[in-house]
Amino acid sequence: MKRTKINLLLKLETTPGEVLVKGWVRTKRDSKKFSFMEINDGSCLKNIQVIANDDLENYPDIQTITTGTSVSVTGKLSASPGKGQKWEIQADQIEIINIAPESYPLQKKRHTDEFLRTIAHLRPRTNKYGAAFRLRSEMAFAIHKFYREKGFRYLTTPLITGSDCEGAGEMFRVTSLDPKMIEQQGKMDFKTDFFGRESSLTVSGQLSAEMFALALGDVYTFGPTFRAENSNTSRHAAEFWMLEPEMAFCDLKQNMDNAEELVKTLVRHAMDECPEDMALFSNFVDKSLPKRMDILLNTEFARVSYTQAIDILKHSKKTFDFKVDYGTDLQSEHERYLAEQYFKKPVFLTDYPKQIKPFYMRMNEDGKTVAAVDLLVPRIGELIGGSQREERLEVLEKRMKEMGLPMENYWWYLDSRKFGSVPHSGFGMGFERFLMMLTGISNIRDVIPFPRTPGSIDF
RNA sequence: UCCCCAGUAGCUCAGUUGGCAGAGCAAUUGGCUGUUAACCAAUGGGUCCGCGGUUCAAGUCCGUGCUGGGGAGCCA
Repeated sequence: MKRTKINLLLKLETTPGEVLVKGWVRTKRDSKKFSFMEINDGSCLKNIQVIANDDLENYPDIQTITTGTSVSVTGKLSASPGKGQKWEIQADQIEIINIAPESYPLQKKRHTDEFLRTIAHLRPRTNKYGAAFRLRSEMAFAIHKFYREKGFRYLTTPLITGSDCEGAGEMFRVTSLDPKMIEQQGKMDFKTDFFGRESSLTVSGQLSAEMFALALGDVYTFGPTFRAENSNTSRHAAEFWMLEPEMAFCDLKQNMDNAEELVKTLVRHAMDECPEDMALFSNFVDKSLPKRMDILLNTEFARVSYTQAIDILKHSKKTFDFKVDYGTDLQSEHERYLAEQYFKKPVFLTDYPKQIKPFYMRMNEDGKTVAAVDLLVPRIGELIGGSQREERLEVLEKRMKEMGLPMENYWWYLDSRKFGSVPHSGFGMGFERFLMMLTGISNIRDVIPFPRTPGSIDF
């Protein structure tokens, strides 16, 4: 008999009679002559209820089943008299695949997120994390769908890189040098290393993606990135996934249009395709989720320049821990104020002073600011960072010299400005931060299957 | 790196002028009406994070270390 997943079973309008399901027991309730078992196979949030009568051959074994035990069940799919459920299975046969003993840490009741992080290998079996990672999968698909439909090409950029996307954070080194040799020599000689020079895990695929945008037009890269920042917050991880579209013949405004459309499309997709999982987050994680989704879908994101933002902050009459001055980078408290108290919705901040942004961002006509953009979202912080790139060779070179960058390392990058360069733009969006926004989950570690953070690399 | 909070049964938590530690869930056993963390009863379960100190006596007070969580900086 062919196995049917529970999500498909629950969609049936009429019973096919005999069915086969396999999954994990969520709970068992015994009476004198029979038992109820809730089985979940991960395909959806809901369980299927199985009734086992004491005339089953292995009923004494069935009575030893505990939460977590894996089973295979054949039986008749019947309309259920129980409330809140359409179908149940009257079991003909229950095979115990593997008993979960007393040491199985998950119970029927809820557990704290802190505890579940210590058993990250089992937490997908809970309702909350089952929902979180199903949704993660669906959103990854939705990103590909969005860009596919817009004619973008998916580009897989290197994870091991010799290039430094300047200003994008600390890098993890990649080396095959023997640690013992390093210790003996007291230093690392990169000429003898695998790549013949220093190499690292990538902090961004952007520079590579620009090369392809200037050939294929519109591309996106979507994959893991790595930052060796000692950031101990609920918003940071050392390994995280980033979406980075790059668009030829595109200015900053069109860049923002794409970003805003992307976010709205993804939110709509989640609500349309994952209503049960989204309802769980709304009911049990974040009561304000419906209202937040409404704002994301039905309001235009605010767009203000850095200079305007400084003005707003200075006139706010709030006392901040960090002084608000033109030319300085905004701090968390400033960004929070703008997104959460002033605009109360996502806000694009543009046109930052050139000295606080990297070399590749396009210089504005005023000579003081660059065509940069950050999208600040309430509770999340910076969800998206991007810019229009500098397409003028002389300006780019001048900027790199000002910043004291080694030009010879970027020869291939500068080549792209010599031969048919065009205005182009792009941005990076943290996938996990997007998921936090979508679910209301407040810690990035809980939207990553096996998170990597400072001091922590279990599983 | 800095600031704050915490660590007691497998899990979630009580334990206050210091006096040899409890509850719920889980587990085991028994019972039971189609239940939804079923319900009822019984039983077992503890280096009170580690190491020092104060005291006749420390889960409780003091010091130090470790681990976890929240915040700041760094930053997608």
